[in-house]
Parts: sequence; structure tokens; C-alpha cells
Amino acid sequence: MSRKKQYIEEDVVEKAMHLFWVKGYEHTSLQMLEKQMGINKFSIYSTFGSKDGLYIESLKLYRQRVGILIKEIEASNDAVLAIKAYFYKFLRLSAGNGLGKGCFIGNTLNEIDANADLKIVEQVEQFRHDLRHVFCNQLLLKNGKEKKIAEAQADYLMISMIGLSSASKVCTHSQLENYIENIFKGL
Amino acid sequence: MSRKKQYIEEDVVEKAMHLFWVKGYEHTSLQMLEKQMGINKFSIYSTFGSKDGLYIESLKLYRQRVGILIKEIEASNDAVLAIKAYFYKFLRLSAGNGLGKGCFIGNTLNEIDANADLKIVEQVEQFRHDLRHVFCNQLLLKNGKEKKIAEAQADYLMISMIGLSSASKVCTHSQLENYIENIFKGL
DNA sequence: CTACATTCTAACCGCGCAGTTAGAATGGCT
DNA sequence: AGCCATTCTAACTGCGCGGTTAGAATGTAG
Repeated sequence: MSRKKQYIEEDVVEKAMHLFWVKGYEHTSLQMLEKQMGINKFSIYSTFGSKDGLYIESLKLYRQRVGILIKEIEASNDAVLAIKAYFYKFLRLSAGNGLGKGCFIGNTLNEIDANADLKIVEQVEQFRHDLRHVFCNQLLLKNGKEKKIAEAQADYLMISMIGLSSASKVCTHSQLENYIENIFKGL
Repeated sequence: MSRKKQYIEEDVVEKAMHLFWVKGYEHTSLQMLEKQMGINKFSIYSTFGSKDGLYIESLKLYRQRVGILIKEIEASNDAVLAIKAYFYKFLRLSAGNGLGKGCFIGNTLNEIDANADLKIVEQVEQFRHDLRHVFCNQLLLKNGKEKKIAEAQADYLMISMIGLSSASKVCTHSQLENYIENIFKGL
């Protein structure tokens, strides 16, 4: 069946993801992607169709990676503690040399506007929905909170997570730690 | 002294500011600016020098507008209450028809990367520094908090504010209200 | 009324971008 | 070995961007 691909899809998507994650969609050009991924435009377009297509695959890969951390919330039997641990794990994921990269989904949320690609919006919404669902369900099941309370706290934690994402790009580790501790003080 | 300008600078800066605020720096083209400001490229460049120059003037105008709200924190004699009120006032400032515009400074913070114009970075840093300073000083003076505590709480509130900025662009009013109430629960 | 500094109009420029394509290189088939 | 579908290389295209500029329009000062 003819020639074989000289790269592994997941490998090049991972490289693209890191570039998009750090630089954002707009500030990542195809030139940079070619260089970072080690393949050229033709290969990118024949495999992913478009820059958007590659971005979506990067989002999916990120969701997959973070999905592992989310599963750990579900595995715990104290939701509040597990979510707090998740916040700290996220910090480790975001951390680079010096300032953090933020949450790739959070960065995307901040970059997109009304006329963004619907597939991209969908990925972001799905992630937010899934995470909120886990927060809410675990608070309900593991900590026995009332439904109304659990929902409100899940909303609160979701927004706090968005803040942590942005903050991780400009704040010191001790400021971020202090932030997380304060978030959970009232719960 | 020759011909007079057919527009008032602050008027056109205000229009530019709203465009930058809603669409961000990158997604605002000079074409849009010409249309919205009602003057053409030549006038923009002769008055502001560059797109960056106009953006910086927009940031300054925004800081001036928000500065009024910050003064109200200083005028109060209960820092926590006044800061909470500031959060709600910000929501009104951000609100549009439907979802909010966020904080213009916060949006800028999320958009810029390492190689952004230094003048822009400076505006953002100045704003953050000023706001943190007011939070910290007021908590110290009006609520008699210890210096270490006041600083930690000021950091916490600063990051919460960043979160509120992003969240105001994607969350409902009741979610945002719930968020603010939770932020201040622990203080 | 004239002179002239300044603003405005509108056409223009070079650049980097996302996306395309012709043709060479490759390697699993029979 | 040789076919041929597929991948790869590299040059190309059209477009919108930020930014520039010549020349017409305008208003004040003498």
C-alpha cells in the first residue's frame, strides 16, 4: 500500500499542542508549526485539513491528558480535597521554566470571540461542561451536599479554575498557592 | 494656524477603546478602527503614531475610567465591603447585551505574550500594581489587618478579579454573583 | 486676498499569513 | 523487478494586514 507516513500522528499533534498552548492560535503560524512538528505544510494539510483542524486535534489531546487528572477526582471519596488536589496538579501541568502556560482550554476561552470556529467552541464548552459535571456530582455524592449547594459550589470552583489558569501565567507560585488556599477556605 | 482637526481626540479614543475591548488587539484591524472612529488611517497615524500607540491611549483611558471606581474604595471605611462593591461595579462596567466584555486590562493580560510592546506591558503592570496597592492599603488601614494577612488577601483578591474578568465573558449573571459571594465568604 | 501650515482623501506598498499544487521520492504490493 | 498509491519537497498564490505618501481641501494669520 505505497509509502508510509514518516511521523506518528500523536507525536506531531503533541508538538503542535505545546506550541498552541504557549503562543495561542493566532500567534502560531504554519511556519512555526512546520518547524516544531518536523513536517511540512503539505503533510499538515493532508492529515489535519486546516490550521483549525490541527488546533482541534490539539484540544482533544489536551482534554485527554487532563481527563486523567479528572478521573482522579472521581476516584477520591472526599470531593473538596480531591478538587483542591486537582488545582495543584493543574499548576504542575501549567508550570514551565518561570511563568506558567495556563490551561490550554482556558487560553482558548480567552482568545476566541463570537465568530470563532464552532468546532473549537464545542471543545471548550464540552470541557467546561464535563469538569463542572464532575465537580457537582462529586460534591453531591462524596460530600453529601444538597443539590443547589453543590451546583453553586461547582460554578464557583469552575470560575476559580478559570482565574487560576490566567493567574498561573503572571503570578508567582506562592501567590498561586495562597490563592488556592483561599478558594477552599469557605467550602 | 492652518486647518483644524475635525474630531475630538478623546471621542475617537473612546470609540477605539470599545472596539479593542470587545475584539482584542489582534482581531481589531485598522479598517475597523477607521470605520468605528469615523476618521481614516492617515489621521490615526498622524495623531497616535501606530496601532500600538492608539491601543496604549485606549488603555490609559480605560485606567482613567476605572480609576474613579478605585477611588471609591479608598473613600470607604470598610475595605472588604468596598472591594466587594468594586467587584459588582466592575460587572456593570463589563456588561453588554448578553455576555460581558471582561476587563479591558484583563483581556490585554490574556492576549499579550513575552514579545509584546513594552509600553503595553507597562500599562497592564501599572494597573495591577495600583489596584493591589489599594486593596492592600485599605485592608491594612480600614480593617486593621496585619501586613502579611493584608498582602495575602490583596493577592487573593487580585487573582479573583482576573478570574471575574474572564468569567464575565462566558457566565451568567447569577453564576457571577454566586462567584463573588463565595470569594468574600472567607474574608 | 494671498500664503502656507496642517488635515484629509484615497491610492498604494511590502510582508507574512493560510492554503495550494506540480512533480520527485518512497515503499508495499504482485 | 516494476507498478502505483501515497507522502514529501519546495515553489507558488491570493489576501488582508499595518503602515506610507502624494496631492487636494481647508482654515488661520498677515
